Amino acid sequence: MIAEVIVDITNSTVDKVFDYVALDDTIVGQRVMVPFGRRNIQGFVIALKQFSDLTDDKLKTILYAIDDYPVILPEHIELMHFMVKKYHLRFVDCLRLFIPSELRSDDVKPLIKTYVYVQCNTQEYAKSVRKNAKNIIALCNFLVKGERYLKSELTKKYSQSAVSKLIESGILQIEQVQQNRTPKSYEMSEQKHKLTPMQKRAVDAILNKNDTYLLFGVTGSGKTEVYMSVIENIVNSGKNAIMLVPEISLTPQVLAHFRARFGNNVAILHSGLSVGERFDEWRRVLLGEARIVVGARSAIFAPIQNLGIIIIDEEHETSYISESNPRYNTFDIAKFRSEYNKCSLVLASATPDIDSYQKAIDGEYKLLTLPTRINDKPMPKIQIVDMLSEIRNGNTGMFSSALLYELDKCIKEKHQAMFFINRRGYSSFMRCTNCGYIPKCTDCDVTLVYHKKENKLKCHYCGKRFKALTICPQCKSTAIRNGAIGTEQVVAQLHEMYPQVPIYQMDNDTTRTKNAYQKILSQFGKSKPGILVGTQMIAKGHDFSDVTLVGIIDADQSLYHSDYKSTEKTFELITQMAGRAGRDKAEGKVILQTYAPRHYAYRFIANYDYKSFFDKELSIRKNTMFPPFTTILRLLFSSQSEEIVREITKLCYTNIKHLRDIYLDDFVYLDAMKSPITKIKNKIRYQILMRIKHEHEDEIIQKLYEICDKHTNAKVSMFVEINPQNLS
DNA sequence: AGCACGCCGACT
DNA sequence: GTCGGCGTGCTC
Repeated sequence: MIAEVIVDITNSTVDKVFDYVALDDTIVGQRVMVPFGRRNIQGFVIALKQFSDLTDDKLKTILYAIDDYPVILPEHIELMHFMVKKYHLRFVDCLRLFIPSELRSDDVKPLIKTYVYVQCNTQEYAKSVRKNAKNIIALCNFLVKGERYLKSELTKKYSQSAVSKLIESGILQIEQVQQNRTPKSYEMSEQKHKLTPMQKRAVDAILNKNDTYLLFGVTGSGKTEVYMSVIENIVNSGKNAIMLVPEISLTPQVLAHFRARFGNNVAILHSGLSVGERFDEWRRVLLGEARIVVGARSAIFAPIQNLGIIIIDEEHETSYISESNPRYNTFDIAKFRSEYNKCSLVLASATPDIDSYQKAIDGEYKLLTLPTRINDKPMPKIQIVDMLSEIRNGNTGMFSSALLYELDKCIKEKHQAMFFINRRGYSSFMRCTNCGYIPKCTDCDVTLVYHKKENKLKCHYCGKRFKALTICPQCKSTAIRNGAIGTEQVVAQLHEMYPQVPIYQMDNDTTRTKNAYQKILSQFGKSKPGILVGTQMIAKGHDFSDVTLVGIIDADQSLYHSDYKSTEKTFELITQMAGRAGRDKAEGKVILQTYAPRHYAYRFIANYDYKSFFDKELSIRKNTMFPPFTTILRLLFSSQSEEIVREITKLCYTNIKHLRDIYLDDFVYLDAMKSPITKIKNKIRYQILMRIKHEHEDEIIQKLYEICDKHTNAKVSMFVEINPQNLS
């Protein structure tokens, strides 16, 4: 037999199928060691066949199998081919996504725990040792016949030598057990709620017919209970489930809920796990020990067989789109897997992506709605405050009088408040007010971000740090100022106003360390009164029952981003933020501060009117020919040498222009230019941007790939982005 | 990715 | 004379 092997090297020139003579027991999906050039390399068997096109003298033989079981499922090999074709990816990059990285690096070993157990009377033995052997005597007194102990715990308490002495003397017997490292979660008793008629209808619909569903449910409408009920039914019918949530909302509480309901049937997959935990959870899924996978984006690749349902919670979240290395869209993968397994796919959100809602209207997805909150509590009232009129009335501070009034009331009543700022750091950038100079990164050509705590300027793309500006290098002026409002600034001012009230800051800087995020949330949860100031990350996650005030300090910041999705994102963010207030008995209030109070986004947000917002936004997209009416494509070329990138980009561009002449009606936009970030890690970046209509989309994309393959070379790296989230 | 082959500059 | 620079090419 001949095995088709993909070698485990990330390089375009070797990313192709290599034929090897298979061993007798070689299986598809197995990892094997193969001779490659003059060294040995790891590879993946992706197919077996009878004959090779190559002559025998060219063929080499597989050396040995690395694992005795296949690590890639047949479904995933098909998925790999699908991804390679759709996204112009490398085979290896896909395969690497399917297995935990620790498996490849080979530095993960099964966790072996050593237990010792006692077979005889230890008291007798204690008498036979020297009187001054205190540890041994104490240990003997502690041990009970027939019991089993963890060896490491005994050595910690009674010293290494005492334990080994007892083992040597045959008092203690050793037993080694392989153990799964299971991620910790809280203990929680099962809470099973009776489904409301609305929830029941949704559950029944999903179970009734295999289809793609968009579950549109307002915050607090009990979507989670729908997921649980659906999964329970699926598992009872003998099939398995994947449920995806955004990384940020993958809290221990969510896991606890699932553990309480489904016990060890649940495997958790996300980036916060230790290498050992991740490997063991992955293996439990592969071996069928865990039948429900709960995880972040990459959990869509979990090696689970016989899928009965895929659920994607908060489907509008951009984190479902991979923006680096293997670029993929989780929905495409989910769609592929649901079709392969002939099962339902559920996308759920309180603020669906415009594109998803459009698909639901077109009938491509079946729309299910949960229009009311489960406890029938009204959504908190949103008050729009015009900051320009505040200034006219003499208030030039960052808090409006309405917000100050509500905050005071909230603090006095010992409730909690959340302040939302849409930017990280103290202020975004430094600027010379004399000549307009703005410091940029020398490697990446992006504006540097000023961080007050360290008094440093940082590049958010490469992490390089620079001294804060005091004198303008261009005009020697000392008139340096900071830009917009940041979290730290708000915290500082709040602290001045309420020195006795605990104030917590949550943004990318204060949540660097592993558990900081959870810690801040739990501390805030206990502080009454208390104020939490933060960026987008406070908009999701926890339910705080005592939050009665939500302040949106500068709502416009995300509105005027140079991005066609900025209005949609603003709507999502503020709706979600508003949902944090008044979750329990006390009424909630939202103060939205803006310099554009009449903007349509705010008008619809204030009434929680998603449908009208959708209609308005869609008509704008139609006029401007942006998604969902077109697809944005970006081809990015980069190289050390500007001359070479320019030449290659130009060559591809010329060819694409010829392509456009054939598909004239499909191209809405086409241009080539320097990338907005012209340099990253000393590589010059050029791009070709286009927007194309859907009709011949797949065809055109394949032709684009062909053009690029033909004209790029080893000196330039090229990748393709479909509907990129940002164009930097 | 790695590793060999191959063709031009400054050194024991 | 040769040691070594890294450009180019190949790996079933």
